[in-house]
Formats: sequence, structure tokens, C-alpha cells
Amino acid sequence: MNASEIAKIAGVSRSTVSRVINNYGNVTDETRKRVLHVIKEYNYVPHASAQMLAGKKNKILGLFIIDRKNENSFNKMCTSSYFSPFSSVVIDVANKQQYNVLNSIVNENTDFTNVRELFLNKTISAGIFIGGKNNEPAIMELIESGYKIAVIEQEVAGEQDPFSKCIVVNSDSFGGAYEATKYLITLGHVNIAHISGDMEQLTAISRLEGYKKAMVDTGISIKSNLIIKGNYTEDSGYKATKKLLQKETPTAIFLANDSMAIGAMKAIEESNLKIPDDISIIGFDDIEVARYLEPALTTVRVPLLQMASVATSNLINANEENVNFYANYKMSIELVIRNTCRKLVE
Amino acid sequence: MNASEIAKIAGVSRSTVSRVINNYGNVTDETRKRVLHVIKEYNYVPHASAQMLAGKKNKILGLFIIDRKNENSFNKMCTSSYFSPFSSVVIDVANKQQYNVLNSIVNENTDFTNVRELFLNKTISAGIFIGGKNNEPAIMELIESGYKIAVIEQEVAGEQDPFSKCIVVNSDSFGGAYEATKYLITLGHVNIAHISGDMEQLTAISRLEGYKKAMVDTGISIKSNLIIKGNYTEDSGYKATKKLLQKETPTAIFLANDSMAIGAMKAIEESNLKIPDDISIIGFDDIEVARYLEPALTTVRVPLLQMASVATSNLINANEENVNFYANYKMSIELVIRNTCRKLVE
DNA sequence: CTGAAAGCGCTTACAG
DNA sequence: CTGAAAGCGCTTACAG
Repeated sequence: MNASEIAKIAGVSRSTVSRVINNYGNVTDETRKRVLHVIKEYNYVPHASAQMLAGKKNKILGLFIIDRKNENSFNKMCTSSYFSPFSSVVIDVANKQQYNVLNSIVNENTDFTNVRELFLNKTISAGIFIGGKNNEPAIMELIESGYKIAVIEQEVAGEQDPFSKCIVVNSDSFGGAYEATKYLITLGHVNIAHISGDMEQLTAISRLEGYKKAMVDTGISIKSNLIIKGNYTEDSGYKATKKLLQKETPTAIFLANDSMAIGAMKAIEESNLKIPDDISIIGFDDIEVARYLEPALTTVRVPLLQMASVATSNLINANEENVNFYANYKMSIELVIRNTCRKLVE
Repeated sequence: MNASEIAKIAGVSRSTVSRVINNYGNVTDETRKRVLHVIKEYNYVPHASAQMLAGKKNKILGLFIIDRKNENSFNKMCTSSYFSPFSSVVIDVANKQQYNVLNSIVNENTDFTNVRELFLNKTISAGIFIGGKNNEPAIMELIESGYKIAVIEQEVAGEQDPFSKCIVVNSDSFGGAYEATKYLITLGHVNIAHISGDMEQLTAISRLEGYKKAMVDTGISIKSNLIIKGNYTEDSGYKATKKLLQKETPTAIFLANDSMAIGAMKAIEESNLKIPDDISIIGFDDIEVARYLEPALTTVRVPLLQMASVATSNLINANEENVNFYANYKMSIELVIRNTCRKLVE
């Protein structure tokens, strides 16, 4: 069933069928009704590809999750409490506006080939990127090519920066880290360690800086031995904590995300230390698991769902208006106090 | 940049460009090389819609997550540790075979309109459905219409059943429930309660049956007071457990999934009972959180990732071969013993 | 091995 | 208000 057949049955031309489909004004109420009736009767839906070819707007968004971390596991994303809620909000918001989302996962750089193709062959008209390292070159290239793009957690270096030509949605990592560290300091901690995330990512960089600033602001000197590099995985949190505790005896650890905090808890338990009695820890993100841990994890909540929503609706706007606009959101974070930090009495 | 321009530059016809793109045999090595060179130089990628219109196969799969549960929350899927790993495997497997996946979420029946449209307007060529109730009518209709479909956890009633014309991937819910219940019985429990899932879903039905059969097989009579209806959400597990404990004193509860088990743990704690000392519990699914609970949850592992993989690759096969074939998988489950069940000594 | 031409199913100026 | 026609960018018989 196609437009020609509908036209014949309704006794009009294909043009008129098209006008009815696209809800144009210049059609008699009577013909419109007649055509609509035939359309309904035959369950006719125009061929999306034909519509696109003929010039209609594409309503498919690409959602690209960059996840280079767990390179050896069978399923790379399954453990991620971070990407999943984000995705579902993107889909929700998009669907509500008659958009659909094509979801793809980038495990390694070569996977960007597929991403590029989706733009080049016009399968998608715009894309959202999350999980990339700071200044991800493949994304920059796409922006330079003029595609409509929204990125999560990317730094905008200046007007020359490609990211200043797209929709940028960040959370206040610096502020969150500052607040988390300050909280520990307020509780009386001085010997505070930090286990950083993947330093290629903006969030990890900013969280480290927030930690340092809070220390400096309160006159606590920063000891490099207390700063250990992780990479945001649970395992890296475990290993970093092990390493840390071999040589140092901090009274608190600020971890750059919750997954690593889970690893840290394991390591701490193996060292026969109790949380928070012997050592306080604080995470970042407030992933779903955080509240179920024993003890429940004190952390910094990132408003990931709002970020997803903002990115999606802005991107859809850009596509509807047919304009590449610049927007830069910094979403505020919130300290979630649970049971892994203890007031130090001296 | 389109095929005509490439053709002109390379000094051949559009037909030849197309032949090179599609890797057909009848082109001289020399012309092929020349054309390929121009294509690379201009970064040309054929317009997907045009290809489709002209008769090429569509390589987009729909992934439809049916999630009617949490109707009032802002984000319906975000808490779901069940759908997310499934999705990522589907995407992974599809991407590896040059397929892309369009992901959509069905929160209510009207959302099926979008699903239908995606098939009708040829945006997708096949679809995977997960989370539906048993005998989901909207899916049946699509199968009857001849679309290529894979379903997860749907019962096949017979040859007349539409589901006997598609790819069905189930887990052994009955066997898993049987084994879980048997395990509790082996530990000495007799007074075993069951909190069921959403009884519209096949898994909930089968798990209840498995529970009953295990009881009957060991000569324990089934008490209807010990069977409470839940709906698979954490909250329903909480409420059902509350209700159960008001009137009964089971020594063990078999919950139809892990989310409800989490709710049950909360309710049990509020009743000042200890797990597993005062009461044993066992869940189903083995979601990510399960191992982090305190105490770590004994449960039945569903091979969800394999199910995703099997469904996807079968569906792609069907699409490639251009045939609607029937396949029915029953994936075996595995009892995962952790710390929420105790041996009863009498 | 290669090209000219028809056709896929639409939309959109252009006439009237 | 409506229709005939051109065109979107491909693929694929059909000739040669």
C-alpha cells in the first residue's frame, strides 16, 4: 500500500494524499476526511525513507555511549549504573516528541567508523555523546563537519573549540568534589586521600581539582602520596585502595566515583578496617547501588537524569529549528550523606 | 556529494559506482580501484534512505522494552537492572554484524502505536521484545502481519499461536523456581512462602508453578496464605512481605525476583527479624545489586546476556535470509548460593 | 565489463 | 483547492 493506491481509492492525486498526511492547510475538509478515511482503512503509513529522500526531516537521534573501560569482559556496558538511566531518559524524552533513538556503544576508536557512517548516510540527524574522554577528537571532527551534536561532560576551551559549536551538558564536578572534601574536613579529617578517576575524562580532572582546592582553602597541605590514580572501575578502586593502605593511613578517602568506592570497601574490609569507624569514605555519582551498600555510601549525586533530559530536548530543538546552536549547561550537584563518614573526635 | 558526482570524477557511470559500493564482481580491478579512490577522497557514503528505497536491505533492528510497572516515576526504566544489560548485549551483537539498533520503551499500550509505525514505515526491519506480559496482543498482531520478531519470555501455546512463527527465547523459570524451592526444603524448611511476580508475565506464572511443584513433590502441602501476589517491583516486595509477616511466620520466603527480595529485606528488618537467622530468603534473576546486598542474596541466575545474544543473532539471520523462521530456546538457569538462606536444625 | 534507463515512494514548487 | 511533473539518490535488470 502506497500513496498512489491510496490516491486512486480516494479519488484524488498523490499530491493531495501527501498534503493530508503532512497536515497542510490547502485541502477541503471534505477531501481531507475522505483521504483520511482511506488511510485509516488500509493502515497506510508513508515510507520513511521515501519521505526523507523527498526532503522531510529525519527524526532519529543517535545516542553514543563511549565505554572504553572493561575491554576484556563479554559485555562491556552491563555493569554500568551510569549509562543505563541516562539512556532511558533520552529515549523517553525523544519518544515524547515523536523522535526515535538509535543506540550504539563505542568500545574502541574503530567503533567511531560506524558512528560517522550513521551521520554520513543520513540514518541519524543528530547525536548525543556520553562517556568520552575530554576533547574526544572523533566528536570534534563530527561537530566541525556541521552535524548537530550534544555532549556530556566535555570542557569548552574557548571560541575556537569545536565544542563551542554544540550543546554541552556538564555537572559541577569541581564543586561537588570541593563540597565532598570540605565535608570530610568539617568532620575533622585532615589526612584525606583521593583516588582519582580516568584522568582522560573531564569529570576525573575536575574532581581532583575540587579536592585539591578544598584542601588548600582550609590550609591542609596536599600530599602526593595520598593521591592515587584509578580509572573509574570497581577493580581500579580496589587496587588503588590496596596500594594506598600499604604505605599510608588516611582517616578518610574521597573516591572519584561510586564504582571505585565499592572496590575500596572490599579492600578496606580485607585490611580489617571498619567503615566508618576506622576510615571514612565518600564516593561520587550516587548510582543505584550506593544506597544498598553496607554501610550505605555517602556520595555526591550527579543529576544525570536531568542532564539527559536537557541534552535531548535541546538537541531536538536544534534539529527542528535546523540550526546548530551553542548551549553550555553546568548542572548543580548535591551531597548525599549516608553512613560511610564519621566525625573525628580528637 | 552523491553517486553521480563520484561517477563523473572517476569517469564512470553511476551504475559502476554502485557496483563498486556493493562489491559486485563485474568490475575491472582497475576501475574499481579508481572509483574506490575517489570515494575515499571525498568521504562518500551512500544515502541510506536512497539505498533502501532502491531495494537494499534495512539493517536496523528495533529493541522494544515493555515496562508498564512504575507508572508514576519520572524515569520508568532507570532502576531496571534487568533491561540494561540485555540492551547492551543486543547492541553489541548487532553492531558486530553491521546492524544498528533503535531502542524504544513501551510504558503503556498507546506506545505501541510508535512501535507499529516503525515497522510500517520501514524504519526497522525486525524487532526484539522484552518485558511484555504473556500473550502480548500487540506483538502477536505484528507477527501476524509478517514482521520478523524475536520475543523474550513468551509462552508458545501451539501451532496456531502467532508466537510459533517467530523467535522465542525463554529461560527455565519453572526449573529455576523448582530448584530454589527444593533447595530451601533441603535446608529443612517446610513453612515456605512465595511472593509472586506480575502474574501477567510468563516468568511469574512459571515461577509460581515451579514453587508449587517442588512443594507437592516433597509432600508439603501448599498453603494459600503463604502465597502473596507482588508485581516485580521493589515496593511490591516490601508490601507483600509486610502483609505476609502480619499473619504468618514462614521460615523462608522464595521471591519471584531480586528487586522484590530487596523490598522484602527492608520489611524483614523492620520486623526486627534477621536474615538468615530468623528467616531465609531467595530471589530470582541475579541482578547486579544482588551480590552487594547485606547479606548477599542467594538467588537464581537467569542467563540474560546469552538470551540477548541468541535472540539478536537469530533475528539478524532471519533478516539476512529473508525468512520468518521459528525457533524456541529454553535457557537453563543456575542456583547462586550466597548468604540469605540458613540450614534449619531441629 | 559497462552504461542508459526505469523505478523505489515520497514531497514540493509550478500551474491552473 | 487540486493535479501533473520533476526530483530526492540510489539499485538493478536490460542491452550491448
